Amino acid sequence: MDTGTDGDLPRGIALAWGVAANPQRGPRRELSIEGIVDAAVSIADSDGLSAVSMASVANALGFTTMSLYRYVSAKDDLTLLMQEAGVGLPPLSIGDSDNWRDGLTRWYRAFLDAYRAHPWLLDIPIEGPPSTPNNFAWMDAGLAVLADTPLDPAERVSAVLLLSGHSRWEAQVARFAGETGGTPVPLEALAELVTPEQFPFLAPALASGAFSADGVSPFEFGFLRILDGLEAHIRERAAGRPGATSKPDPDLAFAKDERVRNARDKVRDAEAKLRDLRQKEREAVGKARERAVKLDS
Amino acid sequence: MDTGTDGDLPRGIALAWGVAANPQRGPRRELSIEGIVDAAVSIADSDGLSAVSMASVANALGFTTMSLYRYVSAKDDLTLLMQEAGVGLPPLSIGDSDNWRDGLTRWYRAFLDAYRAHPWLLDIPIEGPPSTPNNFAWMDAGLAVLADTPLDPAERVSAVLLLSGHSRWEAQVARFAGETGGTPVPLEALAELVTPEQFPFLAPALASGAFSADGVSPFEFGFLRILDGLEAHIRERAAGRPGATSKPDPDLAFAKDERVRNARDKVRDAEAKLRDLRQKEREAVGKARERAVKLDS
DNA sequence: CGTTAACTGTGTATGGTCTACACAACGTAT
DNA sequence: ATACGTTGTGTAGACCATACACAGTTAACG
Repeated sequence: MDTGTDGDLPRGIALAWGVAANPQRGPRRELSIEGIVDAAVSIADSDGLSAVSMASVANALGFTTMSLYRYVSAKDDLTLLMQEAGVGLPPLSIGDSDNWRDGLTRWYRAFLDAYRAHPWLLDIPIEGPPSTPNNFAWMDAGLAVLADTPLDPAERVSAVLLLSGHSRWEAQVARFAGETGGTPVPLEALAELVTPEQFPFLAPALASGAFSADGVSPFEFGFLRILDGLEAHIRERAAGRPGATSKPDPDLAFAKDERVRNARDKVRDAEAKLRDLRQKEREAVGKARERAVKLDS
Repeated sequence: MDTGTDGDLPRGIALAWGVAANPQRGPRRELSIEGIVDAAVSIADSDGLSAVSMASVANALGFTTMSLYRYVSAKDDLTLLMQEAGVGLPPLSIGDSDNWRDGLTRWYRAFLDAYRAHPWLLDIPIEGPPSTPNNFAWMDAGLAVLADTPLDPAERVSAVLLLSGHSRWEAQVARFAGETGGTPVPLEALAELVTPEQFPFLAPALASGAFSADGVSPFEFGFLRILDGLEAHIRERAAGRPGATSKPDPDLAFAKDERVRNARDKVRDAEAKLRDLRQKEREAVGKARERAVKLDS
């Protein structure tokens, strides 16, 4: 919440980076952007993104709907900040891997975890590559894994993008696959619709149970193919230009530094605690309002 | 529009398959589901999915909002049918390829084309694997390409799923990358935010221009890696079980049959013509209503 | 043929969404 | 001390999906 320069950034993005211009005069602010986003995330966690409305968020905080607009220029801003809060920071454990295959696997699983923790992330429409700190941190973590690799910068970015896409795809589809594993729609009812005449290749596949998850999950399969493809390319590159490994300035590669880890851990703990406190505060506000309503009536 | 059995399918899906129960009594219907979906698609094509409301669709057809609910149980049904109409059928040219790599490339590009033709497809939230004819036809076409391959059925399905995911991802991200090629947000403004201290790997990549599309597009890269990964796996499978190629009943693999092609082509032409006619009809309705309004006032 | 029951398109109404705008209270800069 | 920007609030408008009651239309059944 620095009183930074607004710049020409969209309001939402400026907020995400903490460089939004802050007011000097006027009454003390009773709300905060963090608190608002936190309440919104909390609602989305329990009741889904559709339950997040300006009214519901304001209500959870015990303020009026319009008060939120003093902090957020439109609901889109709030959504953007929710996304940022929802993805969070990549776990540092990604850096513990000592080969890129393992590293990317950790990265991938961590990304999936984020979607599992906040499924509503998938309901936020994509409006372009998110240019916010946490999202950049994920990209950074992915690039770090590939740092020792003979890929050139653009290829590394492409590789991370590829993986993040597949991760989102898995989360998206798996979300509705349910416990049945395969198609969520009455498979029996479809059986007579999917005739071998109309679907010569799909019908036998359906009959053979290719859609009922027995062995490797379809996404695990895809993920492994992607890794294989990257590996083939990396080998090729390595053969082509053996010493082409262009690492960033080693001085800057301090992500594994223990003090950094500790600092980040502390930050994370503090955040968790804060979140918890805000939750309790909201509950308190809610009960207070209930009592007030009872007294009124 | 057969008077088929409703079954226990969700209304929208039954409609998509043309097996929704049709009424026997009552006044002649003045609208049709096809007409409604067509109008909705037309609106989405020109003004985006957000411009599609029950009111706007009804208005385009010259009827009241509520009349649509005699054909569609909820807006979700309409959205589902729009998706089905939007993806359409895969082009038969996919079958012209004589090796799977080429075939998947055609399949992929065709899928991308569908997204390019109807970008609003990306705005439709995914609510599970779409169990509708056209979507199944795409899966079928993908499986057909892999028919001569030593992959087992589940692996083929996984491969197609993998590709469709990447295709959607590319369409999704590329949609907002705009003509600048890279990040859509002021790159210069971000330059001072993305410090090498905070983003040791991303910052140099940004500076090196890894995000400004020079060479191969990031998605082309990803696509090629996927193909490479599949190729490696296929080779492995081929070595492991040489004769394991399990094709479906060859009698059923008639998709390349010329008569089928012709028939499908005709259907396609007729559809196009119909669409055109409906468009004109709508325009006429619109003008008529304008005139009526003028007369009233 | 007459009656009945189902179905049509319509009009009205409800509860929800986001947000523009005017207001009085407040606090800092001048 | 005054002026001005900012605060949270209340009201209101423009949309949205859709539940429900209505009169007119058609096919099925006796």
